[in-house]
Formats: sequence, structure tokens, C-alpha cells
Amino acid sequence: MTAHTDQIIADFVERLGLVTQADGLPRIAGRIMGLMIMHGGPFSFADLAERLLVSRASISTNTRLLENLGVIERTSVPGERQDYFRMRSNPYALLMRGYVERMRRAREMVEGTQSDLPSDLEDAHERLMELNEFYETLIESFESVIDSWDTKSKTSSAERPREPVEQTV
Amino acid sequence: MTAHTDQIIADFVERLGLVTQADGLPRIAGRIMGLMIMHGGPFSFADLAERLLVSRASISTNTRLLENLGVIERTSVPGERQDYFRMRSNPYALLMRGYVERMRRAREMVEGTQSDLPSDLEDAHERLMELNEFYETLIESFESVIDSWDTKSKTSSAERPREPVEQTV
DNA sequence: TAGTACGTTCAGTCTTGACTGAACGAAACA
DNA sequence: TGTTTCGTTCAGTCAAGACTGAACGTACTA
Repeated sequence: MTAHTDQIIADFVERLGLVTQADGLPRIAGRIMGLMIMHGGPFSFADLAERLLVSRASISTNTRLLENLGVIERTSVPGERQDYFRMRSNPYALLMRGYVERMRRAREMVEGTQSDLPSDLEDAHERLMELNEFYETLIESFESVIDSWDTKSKTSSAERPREPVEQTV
Repeated sequence: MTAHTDQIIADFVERLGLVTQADGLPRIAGRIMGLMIMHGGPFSFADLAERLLVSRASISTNTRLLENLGVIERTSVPGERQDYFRMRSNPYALLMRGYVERMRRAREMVEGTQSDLPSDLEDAHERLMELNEFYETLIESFESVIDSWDTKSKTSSAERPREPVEQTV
């Protein structure tokens, strides 16, 4: 592992942090993911804080966030006090579910307005329907991507199963 | 137009502002879109500022933003000094192109890392490829949605063409 | 010409939320 | 028991960027 390689890895970790920041997630969450993509993990809690040069508080907050999103999972090693984290098997599909949820809520808001608005405002209703159909199309398309991604990931994980050495808590 | 209806409209405008804020756009941009969905427009510059209770500076900034995104267009009326704005015909597909662009840049970043990273780090390469394929799938799926939305919008606009009364600048 | 009605720009304010340090509780040691 | 090592929580700091007011340039009007 040369210094040059280390630099490439550090760059990737940092850039992925910026990408997730643009997606509305904290930068540190993206850096954690980047680290786990580069090295397979699992990483201990203290290790994450040390490598990313951030406080333990941030690690606590962001690991819980990624845990709730279903992107990483917390594991423990018998005889060790520290928590360990690693990516789950198909994290990206799981990430997308969050976006779908947000779109679903937006569509529900539109539907609420549609049903509340007097029906004689025909033009407004037409434009609302257009917006509603847009969300509908988007949600369906996302879900089909998620499904195809799920099955693909299942197939490839069947090809080369990973034996977990830690116990999931 | 009862006060109750006004309330429903104001609620929608406000909520759409929050939705776009969650999508990473300024809240005022969403409110402008909400107003244009509710009333067909076109709206004058001063009218937007007055109805949304925001400064002209914010209107200037956010109309330019939406203009650059291709969501609204600026028009002018012969004999009037004010600028007018209205939504373009298929704003949602245009909105999505921005997201696709962002994903494309993210994928390029991943590809850059793939080509820079020494090839003996096989596990890392495998995980990077997985991420790359994820973006690939997502981009393709988005583009197919945009395409279908484009053709659909073309069809429906052919059914009931709108005669513009203003000249596009 | 001066005056008015525009839209834009920019310095400054304010809000939001990421991040930290310190205090804390719990659990494993001694 | 006390001590150490964990992760969590919370008040506080800091930074980013949305938003505003005021100054400005431009183009029309009289």
C-alpha cells in the first residue's frame, strides 16, 4: 500500500462525502461509506473516528443514520467491547428506498390539494394531475430499479456467499 | 374565489416550497412553481414579489435559477416594461435532467478512482464496480422516464395547443 | 434633459444544520 | 468496590447559503 494509493483512497472518500452532501446527507456519512467501499471492513467505532479525523460524537450520529437507512449494520465481536460496522449486502437499493419515500410524501401532498380544491378550477386541476402523474411515473420507475437491483444482488451474492465472522446484534 | 380556496392555494404553494427545499433548491423557487401551477400565469416580476411577500432581489435570483433549469421562461409584452414569467410546457422532465447530470458527474468520479487505483486491490475494485453499475442503472432508468415523459407531453400539447399572447425574448 | 420604472448586484443578516467537546450512563474489568 | 472503556446525548460553535435592503445601471417617458 503505497502513499500514492493512500492518496487515491483518501480522495475517493472525500469526494464521496461531497456527493452525499449534495444528496442531502451529512458529509461524514458519505465518508464512512467511502471508507467501507475502499476497505471491506468491518471497522471499529474508534477506527472510524481516527481514520476520518472526526469526533466520536459524529461517528455515533452518522453510524446511527446509516444504520437506520439500512446501509450499514452494527456487529460485535465476542470478547470485545467495541462496536463494529460494515456495509450491508445491497446498500444502494436500500438508499433509494429513502428517496422513494420522500417522493411518495410529496405525491400525497399533491393529492391532498387535488381533493381539497374546488373542481371548477379546471386548469389548476389539470396541472396538478400532471404533477401527480410525474411523481407516479418517477416512483414506479425507481421501484422497478430497486427490484431489479435486489434480484441482481441476490444472484451475485449466491455466487460468492460471505461467511460472517461476527455476530449481528 | 373564496377565502377558503385562497387558503388551500397558499398551503400548496408553501408546501411545494418545502418539498423543493428538501430537494436542494431554494424554498422561494418552489413557491414560484407552486404559484404557477395554481394560477396558469404568466406572472409579472412585481406580481411574484408581491404575492409571495419576498424581496425583488429574491425574485431576480430565483427566476434566473428556474430559467436556467428550463422550468420557466421569461416573456415580455409589447408596450410593457415588466418581465413576465410562465412555466414551460414540460417542466418536470427538464427538472430531472439536472439530477441526471449530477449522477453522471458522480459516476465519472467513481470511474476516475477505478482507473487510478492499483488493480491488485481486487475487493475494492469489485465494490467500485458495483457502485458504478448502480449509477449506470439509475441514469438509464431516469433517462427512459424523461424520454417517455417528453413524448407524452408532446402528445397532450398537440391535443390542446396554447396560443402564446406574449413574445418570448 | 430630468424623472420614473424596471431588474440586477452585493454586502450584510439570519437561519439551518453539521460538527464538536464535555458530561454522562452502562458494561466490562480490577 | 473503584477504574477503565465504551457509545450516547446535549449545549454550544461554526459554516453555508437563503434572503434582504440599498445602491446601481438601463431603458423608457415626459
